[in-house]
Amino acid sequence: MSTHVKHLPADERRAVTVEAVVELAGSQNPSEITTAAIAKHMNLTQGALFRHFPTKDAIWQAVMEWVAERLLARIDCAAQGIESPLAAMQAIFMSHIEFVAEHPGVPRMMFGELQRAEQTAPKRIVQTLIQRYGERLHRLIEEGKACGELSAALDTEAAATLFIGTIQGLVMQSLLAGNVEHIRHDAPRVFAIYQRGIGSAQ
Amino acid sequence: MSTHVKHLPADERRAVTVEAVVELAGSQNPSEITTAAIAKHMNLTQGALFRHFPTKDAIWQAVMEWVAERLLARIDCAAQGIESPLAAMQAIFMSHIEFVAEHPGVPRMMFGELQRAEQTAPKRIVQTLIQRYGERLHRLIEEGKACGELSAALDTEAAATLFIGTIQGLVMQSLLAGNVEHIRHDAPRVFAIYQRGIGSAQ
DNA sequence: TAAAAGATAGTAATTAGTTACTATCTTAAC
DNA sequence: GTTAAGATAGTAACTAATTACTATCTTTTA
Repeated sequence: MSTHVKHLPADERRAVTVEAVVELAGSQNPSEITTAAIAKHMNLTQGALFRHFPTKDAIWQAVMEWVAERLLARIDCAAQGIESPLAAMQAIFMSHIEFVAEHPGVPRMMFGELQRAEQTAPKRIVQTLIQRYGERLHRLIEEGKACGELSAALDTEAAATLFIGTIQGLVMQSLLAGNVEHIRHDAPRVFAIYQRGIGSAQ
Repeated sequence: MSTHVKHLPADERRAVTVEAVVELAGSQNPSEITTAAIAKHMNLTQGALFRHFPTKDAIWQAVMEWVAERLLARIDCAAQGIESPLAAMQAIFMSHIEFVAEHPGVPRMMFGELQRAEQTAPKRIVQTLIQRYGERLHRLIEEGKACGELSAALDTEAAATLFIGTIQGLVMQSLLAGNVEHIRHDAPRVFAIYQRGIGSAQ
């Protein structure tokens, strides 16, 4: 039927708003997304947004909470039940890439928030997200070194930094090409080099 | 002496403007840099800027030309006279990192321009810059494979993408820590892993 | 169970503040 | 003393946020 829904419950409206922002960030600079643009994208008047969010920054906060929740859930799910630390890292990598391919705006929003000079709520959420992500990587890398899968001489911190960088490099490449689909194709090839860099055997 | 200079020749004023933008980008989101902020940072009135640039986008164009010119010159200079392709790559990497440490706004501006939806002049300059950068990497990687320094089975494109990503990862880390100085310390450690990933021997 | 009353969600218009850009007057330098 | 460079004081368009009012659900009560 799809009755022309206009009145949505507050929590649903907030969810729709977050989705709208994530979608818009996929095709433009996040810091240039206006409340008018958000409202238009979800067929709502601009003022109505402020029935559900006190400020624009509160919208960004909700968006980054959405990102943090989903991304961590994804990578945790991907790694679950995998014995080998290296295989778990690969699974995390691929699920992260899949997430980015589905939502190309995500890395842009995260980078944008980190760039902010002031310490805002959404920025803090991103910092916490990456910190938690790093903890998981550290744990896996140490496990990998312990079980002999990874080089015993490996610099754990550097390896975690490069893991994130590997993804950032792919994002950069997709921005250059103007094509997000390629990222799925390139990801395994780039990870192969990373794996060789951290692995114990040639 | 440093006499209180107010009236500058047009070309000098343009150069000072570019420097002001580069500096500002080191401490805030590039897309939030206003013409008023640029003018204030160089002790000038906002309107006076438009004596030297027809539009704000023309300022960005000049800035990205400055970046492209300096960065390419730096890495070319760094690689000059180095026989070994792998050593040349390392020299390029370190000089790029040094450039970023001196001008933390540079990677932010480049990422910001690439994010633009429309095809603007400054965006095109960045695309050309990265393309040329990629060409140099491709050449070195192929040379490295030919002379046996790099793994013969290496995926050249993936290796170039990861090279850029390695730098991006370090930039991300410096944004997180809010400290650009660490990047000089972390860079060799991260490059060591990259080198192991592309090298021929263990 | 039907109507009244209240709560919730949305509209349209308006606000103060900001932005890039411009017109006009003033000053400094060769 | 002419002219390039800067100051001053605008403009129109846009931005986040607010307001008075309206539509639509939900609950209470006779």
